[in-house]
Amino acid sequence: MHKRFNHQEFEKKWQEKWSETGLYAVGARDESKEKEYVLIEWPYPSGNLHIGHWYAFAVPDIYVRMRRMQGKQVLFPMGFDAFGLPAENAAIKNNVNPRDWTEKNIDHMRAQLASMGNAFSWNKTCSSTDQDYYRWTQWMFTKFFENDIAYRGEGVVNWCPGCSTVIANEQVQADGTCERSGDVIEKKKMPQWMLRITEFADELIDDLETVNWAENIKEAQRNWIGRSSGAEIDFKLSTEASVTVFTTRPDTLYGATYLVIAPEHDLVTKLQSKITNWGEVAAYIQETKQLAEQDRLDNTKEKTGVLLKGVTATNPASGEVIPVYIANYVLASYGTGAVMAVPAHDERDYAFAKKYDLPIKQVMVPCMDDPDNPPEPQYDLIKRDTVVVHLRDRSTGKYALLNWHGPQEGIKTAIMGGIEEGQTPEEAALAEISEETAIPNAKIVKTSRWITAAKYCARHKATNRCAHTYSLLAEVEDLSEQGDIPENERKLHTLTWHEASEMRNLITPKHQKQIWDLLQSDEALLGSGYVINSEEYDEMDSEDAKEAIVKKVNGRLTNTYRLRDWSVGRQRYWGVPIPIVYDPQGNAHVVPEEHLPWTLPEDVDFKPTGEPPLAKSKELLDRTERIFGAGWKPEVETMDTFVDSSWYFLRYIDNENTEHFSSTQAQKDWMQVDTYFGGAEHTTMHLLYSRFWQKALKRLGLVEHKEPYVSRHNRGLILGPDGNKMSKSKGNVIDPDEQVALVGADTVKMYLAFMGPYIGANYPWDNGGIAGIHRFLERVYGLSDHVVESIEHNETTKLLHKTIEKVTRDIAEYKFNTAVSALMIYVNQAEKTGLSKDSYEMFIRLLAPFAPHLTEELWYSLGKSESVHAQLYPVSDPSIAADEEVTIGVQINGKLRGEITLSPTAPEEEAWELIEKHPSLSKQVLNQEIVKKIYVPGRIYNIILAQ
RNA sequence: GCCUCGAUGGUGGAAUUGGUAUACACGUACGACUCAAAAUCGUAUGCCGCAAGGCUUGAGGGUUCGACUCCCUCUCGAGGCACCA
Repeated sequence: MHKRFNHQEFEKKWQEKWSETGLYAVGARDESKEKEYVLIEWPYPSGNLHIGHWYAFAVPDIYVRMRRMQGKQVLFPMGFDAFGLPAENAAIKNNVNPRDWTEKNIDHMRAQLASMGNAFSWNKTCSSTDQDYYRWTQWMFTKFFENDIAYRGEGVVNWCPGCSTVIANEQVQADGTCERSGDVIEKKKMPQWMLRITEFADELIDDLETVNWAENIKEAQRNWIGRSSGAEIDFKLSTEASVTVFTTRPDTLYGATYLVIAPEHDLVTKLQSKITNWGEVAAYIQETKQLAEQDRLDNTKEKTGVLLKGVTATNPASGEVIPVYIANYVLASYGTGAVMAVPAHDERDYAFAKKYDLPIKQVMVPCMDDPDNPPEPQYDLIKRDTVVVHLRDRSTGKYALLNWHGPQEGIKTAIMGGIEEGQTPEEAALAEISEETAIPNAKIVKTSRWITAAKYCARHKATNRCAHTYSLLAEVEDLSEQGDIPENERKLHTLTWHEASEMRNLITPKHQKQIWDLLQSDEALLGSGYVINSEEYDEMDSEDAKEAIVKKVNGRLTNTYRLRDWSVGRQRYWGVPIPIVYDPQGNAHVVPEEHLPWTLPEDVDFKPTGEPPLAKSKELLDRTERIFGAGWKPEVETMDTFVDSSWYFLRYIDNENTEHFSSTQAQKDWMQVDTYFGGAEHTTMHLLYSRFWQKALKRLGLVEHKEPYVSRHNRGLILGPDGNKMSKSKGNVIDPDEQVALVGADTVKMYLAFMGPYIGANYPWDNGGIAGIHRFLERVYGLSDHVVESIEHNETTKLLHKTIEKVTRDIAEYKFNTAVSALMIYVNQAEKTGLSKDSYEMFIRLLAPFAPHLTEELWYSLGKSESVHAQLYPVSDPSIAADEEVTIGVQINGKLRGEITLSPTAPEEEAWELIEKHPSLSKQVLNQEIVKKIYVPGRIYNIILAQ
């Protein structure tokens, strides 16, 4: 019979007790303990906690509780990201003040969070709407303004008619609609408050190497920033003006046979008087505008353009006079908004040139000579994380050597190798091979030729992902293994893929083909081509030619980025007022520190009229004039809410500091964030913005670390029981409050933990599944009935220690599902065999992070006087957990035929004896011709019989 | 189109990272208890087969004594990027 428990009787009781005693409050830094800063994304107080919040908060709580019980000082704060549009919209709708609405929601959500029973460090909380908080948001903005990180820019912005505000590029969806309202975004030119995130683009990419995040999250950040390196080159126009182009291929400058400018480029209108076919041009500009608005995703769209008659340009390298076009395939927003077209070496330029019958001039040849018959790679030699292939160019005798980092990176990391001076190939080869491949007695049978030529691939060097600048390919044999085999029978040891299977990125025929194609393509020329038809640069390697040609024409080597500066102003009410005032001449000045917080005025009608709500505040204007003088005007924009969440982790750690946003000492004590759990939807924007914020503060010497988060983990989504995303319209929403009332917080939390691995995947809610967890906790509640006075069964003790080991390891790896499963297995057995009182107590402690209320109840019912959560986490005794005997499978010709039980360290003879004695196995094995016996102690015995 | 993940029973998932595939849970069936139902307990449960046995990790191939795991090709799904010069 199950022993029922009534969660309502004790969950609330313990929550109150924990709160009263401050069990989870984190005080001053205790240097005797290791610190750990666990961060979860602070919620927007929308009014109601949903099941996704539970998944986001309650499951990491398991991790936090275990770390605390292991003796770490763990900071696990919680707060509210409370500025933003929903409050304002709700306020407009219900005719209330956004502050009241927000505060009411926060109160409600705090109560809901209390019912979760999490071990939050509530004494370290903050909310972005507190004056104590936004005062510092403003202060940082003033520092950024003073140091030219924040600036008043003028630019084309995304105007959302629905929200009556400007929104960031990042908040515009792929279909050109607003992330929040769904309205179609219009481009509008207006003055804008901007943050120079692009100036930090390189750091934002490069410092990813210093953090311990999953590769896919890093890659998303890199893609978002979208760095490409190249050069800016000026082309003189016949009108005396000049136009700057950005190119990644300055080495092909001699091949630039025409120029293309984006239709929306400023220069085009400036040239209006010189353009003789202006009517045609103007019509085309209008046409592309509409096209771009209509469907920006259509890349099968034909490349069209219009010649600017009356205007020509001069190729600064060759001196040739070339035509100038505007064309839809060039975007004003990327690079300089103008390109030099090299149709011989660029796909799009080529298509365009063909269409308009423009000259195509080849200025580069690949170092390979026979595209239809790619040579076999000579040999492949596998290094750690690196595969090397080389191909020979028969015409020049050069070798191209490629360090291959797997499919995604390899294609871009063509690299030429060189030889160190004073080294013979054989010497270097031996060193390389024995170092990199761990073949101790390698002997060179045949070496490839060494590669001279280019030092690096520019793109490759820019990302700095490869440490190897030279390499050798060789066929080697392993003398230590094959010493006894006659020479003519020796198998050459070429490091087969199988042997290197622990290395993930291996070269394959497909990759070889890709490399070949790469070498044939324009891209390949970056690393391995040489220049022709380029006067004094002929025969020069393209890498060298890049620098030389840029220098000749006074170009600038530079990077360009997809990322654009962060536009932070919003024409909205419910946000942090931008702490800027304008003097009568219209110059911007920061609001000095003594006037911060520059409070959000209360006397404002915030209904949207297109005019910023703060412009209607008499109080704000009066305040400005009173402090700064007559004729001064306040800035009336508020900040994007992504600003608020860009530094909250710094405020948590020193939330009561009135002198500083976060003291150096607090940062020394707690930064960086060790573990940051969050949703995949914040992989690009929030993570990038907050990393930028930290870097900007670091540049001003205000923080210690250049990166805020050591590790980041994206959790998945909880779907409705029907497998769809939960939504009211689908009627598949699971209300956590209802579930808690029904089965209790412990059950809900443990069920969420049990659904699957925490990192990555999405799981549908299953009402049957949660019932199973509830049954399990009821059995735990009744487990005390199985406590025996006599000595406990050995196997049960052993299982407990194995369980401790597994649970501890799994929690540390966020595999809460298998940890729960291990706990279940233990209870199943303990119920059958009984368990000792000591084991029972250990188990309660082991379970405590998963079911904090129930275990607390059980713990105190044992007569304890101190919380179970203040106890040490049980530690497994390896000598008890170790198996004296294991059952292993016996395979014959690879098929499982039986089992034997023996010590995991038993010698092979012992295992063989057991097989000989085995009733069915012996029949199959004895009197057969045995080719080979493979015995892996503790794992498997495989016998190969002659066929 | 490119990039990044994925695909294991009726369902969620597990598999010591190359060593007995399907742990744990749900669901289902049968049995016990009950007048009955629920709850609970017990047994069974990948597929085919009475059985012996055979088959099985999206499909096909490869490496290996041995592959869910490594390699290749293909199919499907999720997410990201996209006229980026």
